[in-house]
Amino acid sequence: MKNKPMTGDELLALFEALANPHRLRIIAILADGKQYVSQLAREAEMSRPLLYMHLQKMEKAGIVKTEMKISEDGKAMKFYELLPFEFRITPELIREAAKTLTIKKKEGK
Amino acid sequence: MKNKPMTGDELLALFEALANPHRLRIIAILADGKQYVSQLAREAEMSRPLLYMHLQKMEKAGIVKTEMKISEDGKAMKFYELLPFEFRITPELIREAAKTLTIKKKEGK
DNA sequence: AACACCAGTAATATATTTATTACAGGTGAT
DNA sequence: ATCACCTGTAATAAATATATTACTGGTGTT
Repeated sequence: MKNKPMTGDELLALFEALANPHRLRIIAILADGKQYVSQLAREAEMSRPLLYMHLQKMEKAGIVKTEMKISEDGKAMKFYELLPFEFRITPELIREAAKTLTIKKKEGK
Repeated sequence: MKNKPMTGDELLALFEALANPHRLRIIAILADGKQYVSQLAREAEMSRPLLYMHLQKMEKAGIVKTEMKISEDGKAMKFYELLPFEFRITPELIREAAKTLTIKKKEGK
């Protein structure tokens, strides 16, 4: 399975999603398996609202996916799961992706 | 030559350096060869002070290096050059690097 | 001298990201 | 009813990143 080329904007969103220490730690936690939001907040030692903000940025970048589950005792639980990825980053790859950059910061947000 | 493992802080600095559309375009330009600051500013269509800010962030992340030259007609010129790199990014790699993250944002700046 | 290049930086303004606080509403158990 | 869990978000504050403006000073040429 070959790496299909990313657009500049996709590549940028990926880097933005990875450019934060808390998000790297979230990835580290999720690398051990999917987890629900409240538990993830405890493990990452941050508030749920803040965690949501980080997770949404990661979701937009396409490195995590989410899924609702109803636990045995009837509680709604939202699980986040890491999408397996393997990116190869080189100057040449960035040069190609840069051609499709729309540049402007934050639009569709 | 094998990829020596990066510390969490180094990896974070790398992602931060890549998480900006202008810096990706600067990389794209430098991928064609070293360039001096004023010319680079013209090609990237940005002011020199702004370009300096971006280049310094990239330099700290270790993806560019700089070198002063005296042109034939005696002018001092500062060239920036891309350091060849090839990074493989996977969840496992991030999990390992996250162990050495110092987390706090901006200290030694 | 005035011009066209070159490098460099300090001070400031603007925009964005990150973080917190304060909510609302659901389930099941005591 | 109260408690201990769960999800979710709006409003705001605080911290950083990005961008601009206004400078200083160098070279060689006209």
